[in-house]
Amino acid sequence: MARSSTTSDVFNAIGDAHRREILDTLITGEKPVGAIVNDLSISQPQVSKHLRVLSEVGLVRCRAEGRRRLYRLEPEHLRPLREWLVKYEQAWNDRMDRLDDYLQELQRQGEKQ
Amino acid sequence: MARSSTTSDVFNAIGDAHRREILDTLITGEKPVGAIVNDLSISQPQVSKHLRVLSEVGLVRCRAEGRRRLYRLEPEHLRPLREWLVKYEQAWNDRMDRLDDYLQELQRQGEKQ
DNA sequence: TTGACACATGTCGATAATGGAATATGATTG
DNA sequence: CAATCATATTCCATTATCGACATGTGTCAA
Repeated sequence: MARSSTTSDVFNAIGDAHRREILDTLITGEKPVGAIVNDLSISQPQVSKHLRVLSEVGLVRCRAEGRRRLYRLEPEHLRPLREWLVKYEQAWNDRMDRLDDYLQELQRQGEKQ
Repeated sequence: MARSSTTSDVFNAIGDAHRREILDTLITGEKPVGAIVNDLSISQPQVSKHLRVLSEVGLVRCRAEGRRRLYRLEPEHLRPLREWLVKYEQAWNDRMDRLDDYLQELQRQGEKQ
Protein backbone atom coordinates (compact mmCIF):
# COMPACT_ATOMS: atom_id res chain seq x y z
CA MET A 1 0.00 0.00 0.00
CA ALA A 2 1.02 3.56 -0.41
CA ARG A 3 -0.52 6.75 0.78
CA SER A 4 -3.48 6.88 3.06
CA SER A 5 -4.51 10.49 2.93
CA THR A 6 -5.40 12.35 -0.22
CA THR A 7 -5.61 16.05 -0.94
CA SER A 8 -9.18 16.05 0.20
CA ASP A 9 -8.83 17.66 3.57
CA VAL A 10 -7.97 21.14 4.69
CA PHE A 11 -4.62 20.18 6.18
CA ASN A 12 -3.41 18.77 2.91
CA ALA A 13 -4.95 21.55 0.88
CA ILE A 14 -2.87 24.19 2.61
CA GLY A 15 0.18 21.98 2.48
CA ASP A 16 1.01 23.24 -0.98
CA ALA A 17 2.76 26.62 -1.13
CA HIS A 18 1.06 27.65 -4.35
CA ARG A 19 -2.32 27.01 -2.89
CA ARG A 20 -1.46 29.15 0.09
CA GLU A 21 -0.39 31.92 -2.27
CA ILE A 22 -3.71 31.66 -4.04
CA LEU A 23 -5.58 31.91 -0.78
CA ASP A 24 -3.43 34.86 0.18
CA THR A 25 -4.35 36.80 -2.92
CA LEU A 26 -8.01 36.18 -2.19
CA ILE A 27 -7.80 37.76 1.24
CA THR A 28 -8.44 41.18 -0.24
CA GLY A 29 -11.63 39.88 -1.81
CA GLU A 30 -13.27 38.11 -4.69
CA LYS A 31 -11.17 37.72 -7.81
CA PRO A 32 -11.44 36.17 -11.26
CA VAL A 33 -8.98 33.46 -12.19
CA GLY A 34 -7.10 35.75 -14.52
CA ALA A 35 -6.30 38.17 -11.74
CA ILE A 36 -4.81 35.37 -9.69
CA VAL A 37 -2.74 34.24 -12.64
CA ASN A 38 -1.43 37.78 -13.03
CA ASP A 39 -0.68 38.21 -9.35
CA LEU A 40 1.30 35.01 -9.06
CA SER A 41 3.71 33.20 -11.33
CA ILE A 42 1.59 30.15 -11.86
CA SER A 43 0.14 29.01 -15.15
CA GLN A 44 -3.56 29.33 -15.69
CA PRO A 45 -4.19 25.58 -15.80
CA GLN A 46 -2.31 25.17 -12.55
CA VAL A 47 -4.30 27.91 -10.90
CA SER A 48 -7.51 26.28 -12.05
CA LYS A 49 -6.40 22.93 -10.70
CA HIS A 50 -5.42 24.36 -7.35
CA LEU A 51 -8.68 26.25 -7.16
CA ARG A 52 -10.44 22.98 -7.72
CA VAL A 53 -8.68 21.40 -4.77
CA LEU A 54 -9.38 24.41 -2.60
CA SER A 55 -12.96 24.33 -3.72
CA GLU A 56 -13.35 20.66 -2.84
CA VAL A 57 -12.36 21.29 0.74
CA GLY A 58 -14.58 24.35 0.88
CA LEU A 59 -11.88 26.96 1.29
CA VAL A 60 -13.06 28.90 -1.76
CA ARG A 61 -16.34 29.37 -3.57
CA CYS A 62 -16.99 30.12 -7.18
CA ARG A 63 -19.48 32.50 -8.72
CA ALA A 64 -19.99 32.86 -12.45
CA GLU A 65 -20.17 36.31 -13.90
CA GLY A 66 -20.33 36.33 -17.65
CA ARG A 67 -17.47 34.30 -18.93
CA ARG A 68 -15.42 34.88 -15.83
CA ARG A 69 -15.46 32.95 -12.61
CA LEU A 70 -15.06 34.88 -9.44
CA TYR A 71 -13.52 33.02 -6.54
CA ARG A 72 -13.77 34.12 -2.97
CA LEU A 73 -12.49 32.86 0.34
CA GLU A 74 -14.57 30.82 2.71
CA PRO A 75 -12.37 31.36 5.75
CA GLU A 76 -14.70 29.58 8.14
CA HIS A 77 -13.62 26.34 6.52
CA LEU A 78 -10.23 26.87 8.09
CA ARG A 79 -11.97 26.00 11.30
CA PRO A 80 -10.67 22.41 11.59
CA LEU A 81 -7.19 23.80 11.33
CA ARG A 82 -7.84 26.42 13.95
CA GLU A 83 -9.43 23.94 16.32
CA TRP A 84 -6.52 21.62 15.91
CA LEU A 85 -4.14 24.43 16.64
CA VAL A 86 -6.03 25.52 19.72
CA LYS A 87 -5.25 22.22 21.40
CA TYR A 88 -1.62 23.13 21.32
CA GLU A 89 -2.10 26.57 22.77
CA GLN A 90 -2.28 25.04 26.23
CA ALA A 91 1.03 23.36 25.65
CA TRP A 92 2.81 26.50 24.61
CA ASN A 93 0.98 29.34 26.31
CA ASP A 94 3.83 30.15 28.59
CA ARG A 95 6.23 30.82 25.79
CA MET A 96 3.69 32.07 23.25
CA ASP A 97 1.96 34.71 25.32
CA ARG A 98 4.23 37.40 24.12
CA LEU A 99 3.83 36.41 20.50
CA ASP A 100 0.08 36.36 20.90
CA ASP A 101 0.05 39.86 22.31
CA TYR A 102 2.20 40.93 19.44
CA LEU A 103 -0.10 39.42 16.86
CA GLN A 104 -3.16 40.94 18.43
CA GLU A 105 -1.43 44.27 18.39
CA LEU A 106 -0.73 43.80 14.70
CA GLN A 107 -4.35 42.95 14.17
CA ARG A 108 -5.54 46.06 15.97
CA GLN A 109 -3.22 48.17 13.92
CA GLY A 110 -4.59 46.56 10.79
CA GLU A 111 -8.14 47.35 11.80
CA LYS A 112 -7.38 51.00 12.22
CA GLN A 113 -6.57 51.40 8.55
CA MET B 1 8.63 18.45 -13.39
CA ALA B 2 6.70 17.49 -10.35
CA ARG B 3 6.46 18.97 -6.94
CA SER B 4 8.10 22.18 -5.96
CA SER B 5 7.85 22.04 -2.19
CA THR B 6 9.26 19.25 -0.10
CA THR B 7 8.21 17.94 3.25
CA SER B 8 10.51 20.37 4.93
CA ASP B 9 8.09 22.94 6.20
CA VAL B 10 5.53 22.92 8.95
CA PHE B 11 2.56 23.09 6.62
CA ASN B 12 3.57 19.91 4.88
CA ALA B 13 4.56 18.22 8.10
CA ILE B 14 1.09 18.52 9.57
CA GLY B 15 -0.49 17.56 6.27
CA ASP B 16 -0.14 13.91 7.13
CA ALA B 17 -2.82 12.51 9.41
CA HIS B 18 -0.46 10.10 11.13
CA ARG B 19 1.94 12.87 11.97
CA ARG B 20 -0.90 14.83 13.49
CA GLU B 21 -1.83 11.81 15.55
CA ILE B 22 1.72 11.55 16.77
CA LEU B 23 1.75 15.19 17.75
CA ASP B 24 -1.56 14.68 19.50
CA THR B 25 -0.24 11.90 21.67
CA LEU B 26 2.66 14.12 22.66
CA ILE B 27 0.39 16.86 23.97
CA THR B 28 0.23 15.18 27.35
CA GLY B 29 3.99 15.24 27.56
CA GLU B 30 7.25 13.61 26.69
CA LYS B 31 7.03 10.02 25.48
CA PRO B 32 9.33 7.29 24.24
CA VAL B 33 8.80 5.93 20.74
CA GLY B 34 7.37 2.68 22.07
CA ALA B 35 4.58 4.49 23.83
CA ILE B 36 3.59 6.22 20.64
CA VAL B 37 3.61 2.93 18.77
CA ASN B 38 1.35 1.46 21.43
CA ASP B 39 -1.03 4.41 21.44
CA LEU B 40 -1.51 4.43 17.70
CA SER B 41 -1.78 1.74 15.05
CA ILE B 42 1.37 2.62 13.21
CA SER B 43 4.41 0.42 12.82
CA GLN B 44 7.53 1.34 14.71
CA PRO B 45 9.56 2.17 11.59
CA GLN B 46 6.80 4.42 10.36
CA VAL B 47 6.61 6.20 13.67
CA SER B 48 10.34 6.74 13.60
CA LYS B 49 10.23 8.14 10.11
CA HIS B 50 7.39 10.47 10.91
CA LEU B 51 9.22 11.60 14.01
CA ARG B 52 12.17 12.37 11.80
CA VAL B 53 10.10 14.62 9.59
CA LEU B 54 8.55 16.32 12.59
CA SER B 55 11.99 16.72 14.03
CA GLU B 56 13.36 18.31 10.87
CA VAL B 57 10.76 21.06 10.98
CA GLY B 58 11.34 21.50 14.69
CA LEU B 59 7.94 20.36 15.91
CA VAL B 60 9.46 17.73 18.21
CA ARG B 61 12.72 17.30 20.05
CA CYS B 62 14.49 14.17 21.06
CA ARG B 63 16.24 13.34 24.30
CA ALA B 64 18.10 10.12 24.91
CA GLU B 65 17.52 8.28 28.16
CA GLY B 66 19.21 4.94 28.32
CA ARG B 67 18.21 2.99 25.27
CA ARG B 68 15.02 4.92 24.89
CA ARG B 69 14.44 8.17 23.08
CA LEU B 70 12.01 10.57 24.62
CA TYR B 71 10.25 12.89 22.23
CA ARG B 72 8.53 16.04 23.26
CA LEU B 73 6.55 18.76 21.54
CA GLU B 74 8.10 22.04 20.51
CA PRO B 75 4.83 23.85 19.99
CA GLU B 76 6.40 27.21 19.31
CA HIS B 77 7.40 25.87 15.94
CA LEU B 78 3.74 25.89 15.04
CA ARG B 79 4.20 29.61 14.89
CA PRO B 80 4.30 29.99 11.09
CA LEU B 81 1.03 28.14 10.94
CA ARG B 82 -0.53 30.29 13.58
CA GLU B 83 0.63 33.51 12.01
CA TRP B 84 -0.68 32.41 8.67
CA LEU B 85 -4.02 31.58 10.21
CA VAL B 86 -4.32 34.91 11.96
CA LYS B 87 -4.49 36.68 8.61
CA TYR B 88 -7.60 34.72 7.79
CA GLU B 89 -9.25 35.26 11.08
CA GLN B 90 -9.10 38.90 10.20
CA ALA B 91 -10.91 38.16 6.95
CA TRP B 92 -13.39 36.01 8.82
CA ASN B 93 -14.04 38.77 11.34
CA ASP B 94 -14.58 41.32 8.61
CA ARG B 95 -17.14 39.10 7.07
CA MET B 96 -18.88 38.62 10.39
CA ASP B 97 -18.84 42.37 10.89
CA ARG B 98 -20.56 42.86 7.58
CA LEU B 99 -23.10 40.21 8.48
CA ASP B 100 -23.62 41.95 11.77
CA ASP B 101 -24.22 45.28 10.07
CA TYR B 102 -26.62 43.63 7.72
CA LEU B 103 -28.56 42.00 10.51
CA GLN B 104 -28.75 45.22 12.44
CA GLU B 105 -29.99 46.96 9.35
CA LEU B 106 -32.68 44.32 8.93
CA GLN B 107 -33.63 44.82 12.53
CA ARG B 108 -33.94 48.57 12.13
CA GLN B 109 -36.11 48.11 9.10
CA GLY B 110 -38.30 45.70 10.98
CA GLU B 111 -38.74 48.12 13.82
CA LYS B 112 -40.00 50.80 11.49
CA GLN B 113 -42.98 48.73 10.42
C1' DT C 1 30.51 -11.46 25.42
C1' DT C 2 26.08 -12.78 24.21
C1' DG C 3 21.53 -11.79 23.88
C1' DA C 4 17.56 -8.95 24.34
C1' DC C 5 15.57 -4.57 23.92
C1' DA C 6 14.53 0.16 21.82
C1' DC C 7 14.91 2.57 18.07
C1' DA C 8 16.75 4.20 13.40
C1' DT C 9 17.66 3.50 8.68
C1' DG C 10 17.68 1.41 4.01
C1' DT C 11 15.31 -0.68 0.19
C1' DC C 12 11.44 -1.48 -2.65
C1' DG C 13 6.91 -1.27 -4.88
C1' DA C 14 2.66 1.11 -5.36
C1' DT C 15 0.39 5.33 -5.58
C1' DA C 16 -0.42 10.06 -5.63
C1' DA C 17 0.56 14.81 -6.55
C1' DT C 18 2.70 18.38 -9.36
C1' DG C 19 3.56 20.99 -13.53
C1' DG C 20 3.63 21.54 -18.63
C1' DA C 21 1.36 21.37 -22.92
C1' DA C 22 -2.49 20.74 -25.57
C1' DT C 23 -7.27 20.73 -25.86
C1' DA C 24 -12.15 21.22 -24.53
C1' DT C 25 -16.05 24.00 -22.79
C1' DG C 26 -18.78 27.94 -22.41
C1' DA C 27 -19.94 32.75 -22.81
C1' DT C 28 -19.51 36.97 -25.60
C1' DT C 29 -18.83 39.73 -29.69
C1' DG C 30 -19.01 40.74 -34.49
C1' DC D 1 -22.33 31.38 -37.47
C1' DA D 2 -17.36 32.36 -36.71
C1' DA D 3 -13.97 34.12 -33.77
C1' DT D 4 -12.31 35.25 -29.39
C1' DC D 5 -11.85 35.44 -24.57
C1' DA D 6 -11.83 33.16 -19.88
C1' DT D 7 -11.50 29.12 -17.69
C1' DA D 8 -11.64 24.02 -17.06
C1' DT D 9 -10.03 19.53 -18.19
C1' DT D 10 -7.18 15.86 -20.05
C1' DC D 11 -2.88 13.63 -21.03
C1' DC D 12 1.70 12.87 -19.83
C1' DA D 13 6.25 12.52 -17.49
C1' DT D 14 8.68 13.37 -13.34
C1' DT D 15 9.15 13.11 -8.70
C1' DA D 16 7.51 12.47 -3.75
C1' DT D 17 5.64 10.03 -0.34
C1' DC D 18 3.78 6.26 2.20
C1' DG D 19 3.92 1.69 4.07
C1' DA D 20 5.97 -3.03 4.58
C1' DC D 21 9.85 -5.59 5.41
C1' DA D 22 14.46 -6.31 6.55
C1' DT D 23 18.47 -4.80 8.68
C1' DG D 24 21.65 -1.71 11.30
C1' DT D 25 23.00 0.74 15.66
C1' DG D 26 23.37 1.47 20.31
C1' DT D 27 22.28 0.30 25.19
C1' DC D 28 21.51 -2.60 29.04
C1' DA D 29 21.61 -7.11 31.61
C1' DA D 30 23.29 -11.59 32.67
